[in-house]
Amino acid sequence: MLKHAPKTTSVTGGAADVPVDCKNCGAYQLCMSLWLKTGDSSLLERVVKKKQVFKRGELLYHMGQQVDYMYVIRGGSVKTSVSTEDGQVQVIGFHEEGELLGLNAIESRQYSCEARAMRVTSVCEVSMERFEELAGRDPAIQHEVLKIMSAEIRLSHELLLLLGKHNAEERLAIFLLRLSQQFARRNCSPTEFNLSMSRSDIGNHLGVAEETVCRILARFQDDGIISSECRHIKLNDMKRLQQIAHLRPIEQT
Amino acid sequence: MLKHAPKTTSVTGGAADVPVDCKNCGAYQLCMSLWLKTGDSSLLERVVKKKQVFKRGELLYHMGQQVDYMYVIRGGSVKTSVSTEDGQVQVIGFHEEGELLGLNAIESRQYSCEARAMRVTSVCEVSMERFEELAGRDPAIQHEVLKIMSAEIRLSHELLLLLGKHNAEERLAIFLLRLSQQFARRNCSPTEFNLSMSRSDIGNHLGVAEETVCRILARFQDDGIISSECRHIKLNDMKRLQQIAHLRPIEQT
DNA sequence: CGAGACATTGAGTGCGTTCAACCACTGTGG
DNA sequence: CCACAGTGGTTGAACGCACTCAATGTCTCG
Repeated sequence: MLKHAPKTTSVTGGAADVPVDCKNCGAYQLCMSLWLKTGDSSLLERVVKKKQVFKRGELLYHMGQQVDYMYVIRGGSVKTSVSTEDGQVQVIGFHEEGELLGLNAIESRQYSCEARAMRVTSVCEVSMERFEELAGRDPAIQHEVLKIMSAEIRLSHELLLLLGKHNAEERLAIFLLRLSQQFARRNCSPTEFNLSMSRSDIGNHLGVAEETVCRILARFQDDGIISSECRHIKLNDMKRLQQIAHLRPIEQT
Repeated sequence: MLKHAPKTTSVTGGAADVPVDCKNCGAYQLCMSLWLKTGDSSLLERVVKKKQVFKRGELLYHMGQQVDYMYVIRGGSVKTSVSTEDGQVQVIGFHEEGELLGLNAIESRQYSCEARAMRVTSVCEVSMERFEELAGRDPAIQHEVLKIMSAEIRLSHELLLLLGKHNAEERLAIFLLRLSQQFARRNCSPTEFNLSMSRSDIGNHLGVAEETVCRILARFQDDGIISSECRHIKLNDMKRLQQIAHLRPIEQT
């Protein structure tokens, strides 16, 4: 029952050493607008330095570090987090292939959070300096930046609502449903997938103890709502999961 | 001991009907860059429709509403919040004179949160349409927008850390210290001020019950750390407050 | 004056925590 | 090859923080 999954690359996870198709990349529009505006195909090469690889546990960047690059995840998984002076850490997001990191602090010139690879992860490093030169001249790129930052704010707000107004069970249900949507968006199965993050990371992200994550997942499994074996998750009853996620726990505001 | 403060306008709070000096406005740079670039003083008048007034409890805008205006607070207090479909509300920020609201959703064309006046509040309404026309031509304005959105993201991250990793006592201490800084920035006393929000709003914002807010403030008062009479707060011992706020409650990550 | 919002305080409870032990599996070094 | 330490996951027991429920007081507003 407690068999740990072998370390071979999972089917749904996507191998880190297989470069993703640019057309399916989350930054495709951004990259193409660089390309098309200039008509100079070598420009993309100069701005985008490809194939930087980070091993499991390595930092892409840390809080306060000067912003030199932004990163597009080609394959792998990254978690972002903020921390207090005394070392408390809050995981604010999990990121998979196609996502763009490092733009949320574009104004302050310092990364406002840290990013760490959860497994072997390959990225496109994009020179921030060059990028900003282009962005200054091209409103379309500016607009892409706004789009990304808006999305970041929206996500933060969702997480705030989760941390402030939901109990542990609801948090887990919401988390699973969001993961499901995320996988669906990447054309993976929305009901069966492999988690790229540990129980500890999930607990930290959701503001509950690691043990509580285990217990609640076990309860969901006992109730037949999900099947969970280590990092392999199968959602059997989306409807009940949604009920748990949305049911008001306290009636009044 | 439970005397409620009379409803006369407080000294530190600033009367809502007295327009703030534009030079001290948080959006001064933004407004001036509109002004100076064009050299047309009537332009500002056309973009900024002045002196819209909202009464206590009135909505400036709600979630999902189409973005037509952004708002600069001239005087008064506003709370912003997000909510779930089933009516759960999470207050994400309190805003005073000089602050700019409504830019966090510039990309999606829909406000991503709601804004509600906590007392009589006068604002400058800024036409979003006109504003974007100008922003499209002027990189300096674009940069101001990025600056504001970056600040929004930074604030969200701070609140996430607070909700995810601190107990009720720490939350209150952190909240009071942040308020203190905020007042200092507006050239008001950092150790004695009037709260513009209710205990209920504070509790909601910090993710604790209203009663817990009362109890902890009472405890702080018993310990001589603060003096609290209704909405009038005096910080007597900033050092101990900072100890409470930063002291690690759990040692390991 | 009564209704309602806001604030305070007490009593009791429960959810999620901490502490602890244990299992399964991985990687390293003798 | 096996022993060992280390990581990640699971489960049980007990505690305590913050919650809910309830009552009461103070002030505002219509």
